[in-house]
Amino acid sequence: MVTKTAQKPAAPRRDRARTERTILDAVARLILRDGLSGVGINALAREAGIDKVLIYRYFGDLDGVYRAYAEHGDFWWSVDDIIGTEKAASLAGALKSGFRRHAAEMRKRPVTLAVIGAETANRTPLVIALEEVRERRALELMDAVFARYGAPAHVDLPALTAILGAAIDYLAARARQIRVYGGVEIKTDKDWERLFTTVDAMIDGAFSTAGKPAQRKRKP
Amino acid sequence: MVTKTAQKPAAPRRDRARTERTILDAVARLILRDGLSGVGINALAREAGIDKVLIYRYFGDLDGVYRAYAEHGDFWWSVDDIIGTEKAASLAGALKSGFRRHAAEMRKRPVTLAVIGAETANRTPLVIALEEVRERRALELMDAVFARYGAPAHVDLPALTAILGAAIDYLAARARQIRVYGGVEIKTDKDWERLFTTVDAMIDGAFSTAGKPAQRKRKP
DNA sequence: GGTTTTTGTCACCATGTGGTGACATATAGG
DNA sequence: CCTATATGTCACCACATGGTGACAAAAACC
Repeated sequence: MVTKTAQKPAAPRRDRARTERTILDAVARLILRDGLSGVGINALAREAGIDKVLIYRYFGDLDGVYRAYAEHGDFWWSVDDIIGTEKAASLAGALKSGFRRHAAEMRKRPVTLAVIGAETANRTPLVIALEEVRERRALELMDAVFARYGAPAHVDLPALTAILGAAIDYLAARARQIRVYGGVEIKTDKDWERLFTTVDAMIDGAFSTAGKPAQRKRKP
Repeated sequence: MVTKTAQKPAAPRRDRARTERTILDAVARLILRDGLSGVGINALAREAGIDKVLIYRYFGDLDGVYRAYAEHGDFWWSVDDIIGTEKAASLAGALKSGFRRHAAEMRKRPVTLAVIGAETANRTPLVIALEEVRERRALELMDAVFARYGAPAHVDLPALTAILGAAIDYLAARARQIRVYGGVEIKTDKDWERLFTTVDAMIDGAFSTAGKPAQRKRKP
């Protein structure tokens, strides 16, 4: 736990809290520049401009650094930011604005995007924290939606949110490195608005088509 | 270029083609076990049980190894495998079966999944090759679809395939390490059939809802 | 004031990495 | 058969990595 001393004694040369912040800032910079796999003890100490033995002393471990960084507020966002307080006209409408907000929050956080992109390769506490927050968010979202709008008629809501959420997370993470995915631009806000137009259509469609059997294929 | 000698002279101790195959096999094993970032010259030579200088001599470089491996047939699949030869009853039907086939081909290839999962972190020729094949496939898919079914009415087909393709790729890659995503299981064939049921609904819906303005929101 | 703890600096270790040169010998060419 | 090339083995280099112990000085404590 970081003991945040409220007093600021000018410019103290020996300040643990200060160097801890320096280290965590360097973590963010390093993740952005070299990716999550580029964060090592030596590289981190070099980037922070401090001796690596301090990292061991204060955080014990690289995982300890990750854990400390994960508690930093700007790494993720609250569920309320996504769900919102005002009630939408319909469940479909709530989903549509929810996905938009989710994407916006993600695209604001390059470090988080970098971690998502590296989650398959590096299984650090940062990655685990992100996975946990995702699962927790999914559960809370389902609860909130059911409470406000009731269970949807014939729509598999968890599957739908998983698919669209996966697409958004993946595309947002990839957008840091590639300009186009499957022939579709994914860089600018305009590009994303195009994507969300299609997402809207899919959501609307899934809810409207659900009742009527557009395909009379059940079980062969 | 690998000179594949058709003759098999018993068990030759000095056979370049043979050791090249040994190296490429070791690449696959190493990617599966330690991920794409685990492939280094030393580790590769150790895994293959040969001297690392041979890797330099035969492939020049790690990237050369990747390039050679990318040409190996089983790393990806042809566009025809996805599009199929028989004409579906509708464009929506063709898309639905196309996505299913795509997912099936992906889930058959753990090495490809591992590369996809690492594509954000490591930008090796393998990753670039995958990206190229994806873009090329997207283009060919659009051409083939337009030629057979004509341009869809009011559906942004590139955006739709990009979104669903991204979701499938990402979930397939993640399934190698996590069991559940957003509260939805993504391991077994049954899990994927559930996902595809929702994908079907979204596709059907996007095509049926496209014409009628379910939301009278155009530009505020 | 003097003592103890904390913060920071430095040197060092074993190990792993990418990369190169020298050498032996098996194979192929004449 | 003799020679030249191809294949494989070995030793070595500089450097980076994760990790530890020893030590100086600044703060905090009494």
